[in-house]
Amino acid sequence: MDSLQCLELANRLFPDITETPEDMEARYPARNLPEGAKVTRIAPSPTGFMHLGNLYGALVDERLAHQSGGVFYLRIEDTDAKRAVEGGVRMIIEAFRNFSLIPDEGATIDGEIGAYGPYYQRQRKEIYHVFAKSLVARGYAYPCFCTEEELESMRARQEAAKENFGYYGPYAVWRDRSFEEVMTKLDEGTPYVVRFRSPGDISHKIRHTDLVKGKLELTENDQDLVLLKSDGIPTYHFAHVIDDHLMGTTHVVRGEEWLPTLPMHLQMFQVLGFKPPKYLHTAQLMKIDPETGSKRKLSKRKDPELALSFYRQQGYPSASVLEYLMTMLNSNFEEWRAANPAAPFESFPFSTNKMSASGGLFDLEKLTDVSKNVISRMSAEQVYEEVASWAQEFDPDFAALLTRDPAYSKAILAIGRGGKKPRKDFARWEDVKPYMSFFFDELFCCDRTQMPALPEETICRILEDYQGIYDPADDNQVWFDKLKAMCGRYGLCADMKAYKKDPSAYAGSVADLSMVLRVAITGRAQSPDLAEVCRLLGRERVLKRLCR
RNA sequence: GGCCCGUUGGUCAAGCGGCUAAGACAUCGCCCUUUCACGGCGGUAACGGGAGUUCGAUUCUCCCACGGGUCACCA
Repeated sequence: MDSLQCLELANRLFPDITETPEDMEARYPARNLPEGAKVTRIAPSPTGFMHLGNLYGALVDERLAHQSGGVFYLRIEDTDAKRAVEGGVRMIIEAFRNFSLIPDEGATIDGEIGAYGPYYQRQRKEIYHVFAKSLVARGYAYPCFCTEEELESMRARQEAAKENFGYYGPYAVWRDRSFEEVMTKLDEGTPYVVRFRSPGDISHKIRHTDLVKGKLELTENDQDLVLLKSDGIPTYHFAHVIDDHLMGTTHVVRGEEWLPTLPMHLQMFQVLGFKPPKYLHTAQLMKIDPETGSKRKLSKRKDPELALSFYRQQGYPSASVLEYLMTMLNSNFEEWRAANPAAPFESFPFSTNKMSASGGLFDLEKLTDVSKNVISRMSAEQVYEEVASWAQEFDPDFAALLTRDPAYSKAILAIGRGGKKPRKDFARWEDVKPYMSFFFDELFCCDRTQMPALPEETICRILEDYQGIYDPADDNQVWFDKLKAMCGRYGLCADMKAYKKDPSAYAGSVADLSMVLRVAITGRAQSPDLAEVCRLLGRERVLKRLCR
């Protein structure tokens, strides 16, 4: 096919396209951003729930852009009609919003913002066609009339012959057909896709430096990949190259599963005369497969527990998830956090060259630890607000109790909070209810089996005696001194050190005495500081519980 | 099968030619302590294997093994 025929073919394929690549360049001028500002994007497809992996990448995108004074935008990759899910876009936006990852530009709940739209790929069809037409005209693309069946049997033959799979070389059956033959097919109305005419050769290697993986030596691409599907919608590969060029993306963050197609993309950037963005191919988040016991990539289908909604349901604060992800991203984050406990998350100097090239295993226990620390830094007020809003959605009964007397709830949550050695009782908002249940008569229930091994009679006497001397006005020291003073009456030892030296000399210790009261009042063997608990419960309720 | 990426303790990880190979989580022990937490101190525990380069390799090169990814008109 000579150049004239290519031009004619281009016009035949895209009769309605009158604009040129130059027109597109003019419509999407380079961004006017300060030196070093990075432009990043999240480009999910609306195929269902958002995954931890999506958040992982998005966090990198967001930090890179906002740390450099650049732009972080959202593009919707809705080119796959078959997998699209109703309300998918809304889910995406809300999921990211829950983690305070707010795009500066792109698709929003109602419409879109920004000058580089449309941000939905289906709405950019004409733009892709402009470039596709140009490629056809230049001989860099051509129609292919193979049916899916033909492609399948080709693949089967390749497998049998142990050859490389795909559409290339002798298998690129429509690559070098005559102009007449192609036109005849077109006249017949045969469906077709538009393929890239790859100038590559697999005996050539290309060098590329990835910001995460480092120096790479890759095999050149020789596959004539599909640019436009038979419905005229682009494949990811083509859309990626066109969009990220036009929208001015400077840094593409994506999972390493894209590494094999990188040569393909680089090649297209070159043929189109675009400057390629910098790439960050992030390591996959892994998990141990419970069935096989081996590490494997997190999968949307197999691991619903890693959907972002899972964390919300259990009540992991979004800040916890973010901080955990950041410890995976930049391992020096923990150190930084320890040195700057009160600093806002955004002030951490995130760096791409600290990112690990190997895959990380998602570790729920580590998340738990990070989360406990995050929550321990919150004020009682903050914890209250967060728990209340979580409970509103996931445990309405508890929410009702919590909000009945906000001051009371906050006072409970304030126990042991703040100071040098804060309690770390909660990793998730789910943990709060069991922790504070005995403060509410509706939830209180006494587990007598937790009582220390003292004679029943002694227990009764302790409870009775304590009623007589209990005074809510006592401070912790006075309160405890009173307990010690009681010990002698039951043959208990008031001095723990002495008791430990010779336990057999006593019936028990002040620890046992405290435990009797604790179990009676809180219903269990563990609780925050008993004196404070009593103060909050109030004299009347304390006495009532002692009577049982 | 081709191509590509990866491999430091149970987990996440520092390391970027010379170190008694950090730290965190988990785990175990001790201390503090009226319980639980918190906190403090300490312990167990690692460079996948083999060649080579080098005075010297966890670090560089090659081979192998293992793990992972990918080869769609899905992204």
